[in-house]
Amino acid sequence: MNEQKRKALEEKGFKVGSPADFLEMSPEEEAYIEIRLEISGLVKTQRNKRGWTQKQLARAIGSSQSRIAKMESGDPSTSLDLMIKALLRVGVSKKQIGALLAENQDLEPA
Amino acid sequence: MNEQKRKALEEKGFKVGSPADFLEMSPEEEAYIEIRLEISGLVKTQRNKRGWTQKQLARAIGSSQSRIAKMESGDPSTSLDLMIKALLRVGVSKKQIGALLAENQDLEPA
DNA sequence: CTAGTTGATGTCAAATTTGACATATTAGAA
DNA sequence: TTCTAATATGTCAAATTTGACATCAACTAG
Repeated sequence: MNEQKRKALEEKGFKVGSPADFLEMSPEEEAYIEIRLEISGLVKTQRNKRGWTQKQLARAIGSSQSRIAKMESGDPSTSLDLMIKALLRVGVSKKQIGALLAENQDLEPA
Repeated sequence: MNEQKRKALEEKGFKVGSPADFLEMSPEEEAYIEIRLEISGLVKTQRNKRGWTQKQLARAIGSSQSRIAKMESGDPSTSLDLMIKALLRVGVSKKQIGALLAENQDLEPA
């Protein structure tokens, strides 16, 4: 993991690595961040593909525009649970979510 | 009956396979519960496959035995975030997690 | 039988996540 | 430019999740 990425994550509030060696992240920590960022990015791309605004998606899941914005920016103050709810609401299936995690490729257009 | 209790009962109702519990649920709500339960179940099976106790897993992710128990029982008071952390810690890869969601099949033994 | 291990369940204060709101920034059109 | 919609950012009280702890049942070994 490079320094720039670490700073980006830490500035967003993620706790990265041990106090002694902040450059190192365990594979589990790294994978966890990766999963969150992939899900987060998928929300943004699929929402846009649908032509929905953040405001619309927010209303559809009983949330707020600012929360969606944070979610799509990878902000750690948003849970995976809420991200999954948003993804499903925007039309991405459980199967498609799995496909994204299994292989790092984009989904077909809706 | 409070909200948390109600959700707990609904999740466990699904677990034992009562179709009536789904009659008032949207497909998205259903898929969301399904995802949680699948992840939850995977934690339990993979932990056992490694021969880990709940206590061991708890220490490995800085949690507690009771939290792991709740997690594996599908209790809604445990987040997907914590479940994913547990899964990764017990040796399941991001790719494997995706595979589980994409298709409903068991993983290879470790 | 007793003692020890494992897991389940309930409680609770602390920590985190939440929607809501204000406001700033950006993008695009008139 | 000005106007407006869309998005980003910061704050905060309320709601939810958290680890810790106590306790219980089931089980096994001694």
